[in-house]
Amino acid sequence: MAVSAKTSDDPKRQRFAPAEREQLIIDGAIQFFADVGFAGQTRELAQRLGITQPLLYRYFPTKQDLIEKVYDEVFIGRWKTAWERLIDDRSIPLRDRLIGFYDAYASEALTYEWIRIYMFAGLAGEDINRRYIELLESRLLIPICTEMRATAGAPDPDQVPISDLEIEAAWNIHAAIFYYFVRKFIYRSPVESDLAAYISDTVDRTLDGALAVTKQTVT
Amino acid sequence: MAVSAKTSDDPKRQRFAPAEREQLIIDGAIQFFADVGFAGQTRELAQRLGITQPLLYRYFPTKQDLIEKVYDEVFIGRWKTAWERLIDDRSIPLRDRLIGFYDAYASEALTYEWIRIYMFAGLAGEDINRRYIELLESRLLIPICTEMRATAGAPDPDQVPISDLEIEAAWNIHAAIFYYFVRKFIYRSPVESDLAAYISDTVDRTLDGALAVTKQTVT
DNA sequence: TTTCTTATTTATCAATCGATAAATTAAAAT
DNA sequence: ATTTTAATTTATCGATTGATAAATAAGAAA
Repeated sequence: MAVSAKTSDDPKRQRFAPAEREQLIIDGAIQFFADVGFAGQTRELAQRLGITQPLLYRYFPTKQDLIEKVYDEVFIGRWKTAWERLIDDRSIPLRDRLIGFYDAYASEALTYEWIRIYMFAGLAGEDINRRYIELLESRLLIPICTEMRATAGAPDPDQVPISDLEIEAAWNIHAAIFYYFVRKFIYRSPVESDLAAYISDTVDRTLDGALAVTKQTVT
Repeated sequence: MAVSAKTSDDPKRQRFAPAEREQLIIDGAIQFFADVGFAGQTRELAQRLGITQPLLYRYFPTKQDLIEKVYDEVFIGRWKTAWERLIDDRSIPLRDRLIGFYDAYASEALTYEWIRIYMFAGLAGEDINRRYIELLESRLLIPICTEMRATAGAPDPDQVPISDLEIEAAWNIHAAIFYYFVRKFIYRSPVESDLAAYISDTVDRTLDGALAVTKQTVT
């Protein structure tokens, strides 16, 4: 046997520019907290990052400050306004717009980290979730309801306001997509492997029911 | 001012029979862990119960043992076989059977404690969730698919096995109900207040789409 | 090469947390 | 009334955890 006193994984201390190191920590924290939750220890996070635990406190005054940064990055940072334009594009059938949106939304937003951090935050009583739901209702569900009105030949929301029942119908579509990822990333239960097929099938199954509500509400 | 040395809430030490005390602890633990998660401290739980922390260890060797008991009580203990008979009763229209089932399931199973403990357990990587999902598929979703076959005049599962697509369609119904309670108890977001109306509307919206899958699959 | 800045580590504190042992006391047994 | 049992509390341990202060060293500046 040769050298090796300890299983040292400290080949040479590496220095980063503060902005770069901060980003490395945030990215690592997203992964880490998604895995173990916000009760995870700062020492274990530091170990994953290949740094020592006190270094975290050079960049974030408290653990809670780091958690806030994780929220910002994951929830605020991932919403794309391009998605909203997709929903409004009446040159495409509504069904196809919804499928296009959910394809994009699933691959860019509903990731492993997103779903789990979102659920951890909700259980911890953070208001991030309520705020996100408000965003979702105003930027996604109400536009969908508006487009369903147009598709169904029903009055514009300017004339007849969108009802709670119509919003709930739109939630049903969203819930069906969302729950797929809850099963996959939280329960780690086997799910349909062809995501694109699942999304288009689910939109087909749920859209007609929602459209029926639209027609029924405004008569 | 009069006496009162400390804010003592220890008017007189009260003794319970072991079985009774054990049940008090389990019930308190369900409430407590539902509120704060399994990272909650045993001292805080004891305080809520009006007992001292070491007394918990007289009844449960470790915190994990107490958690297991909570799982048993909440998940195993709340499933009613009567629900299964309800789904199979072909003297009633399938729509009404589903509404009846979800009325009962929502009020008896999908409570604040159930939803939150279920999600905490899932995030913690417990296999309780996977096992529960297996129970749900075999005891609820496959029977629902079977009844949809009968309703749609399609072949019995004995002749043409239930497809994954049909199961996914049944999941859509379930997801729509389940997500309502996630919004209510996890995000604490305002939801439709009339639960019975929500359930019947949701079944109406989602059942037709699922039935369309049934008809389509077996042609 | 030498100096200087500061990113990073080492060492450590104080509070928290699960768990154990011994002392106390409410209530049943005698 | 006295004794006995055991449910409950008091006291405490050892490990963990977020956070701080001082020492170290990588890399830029001179």
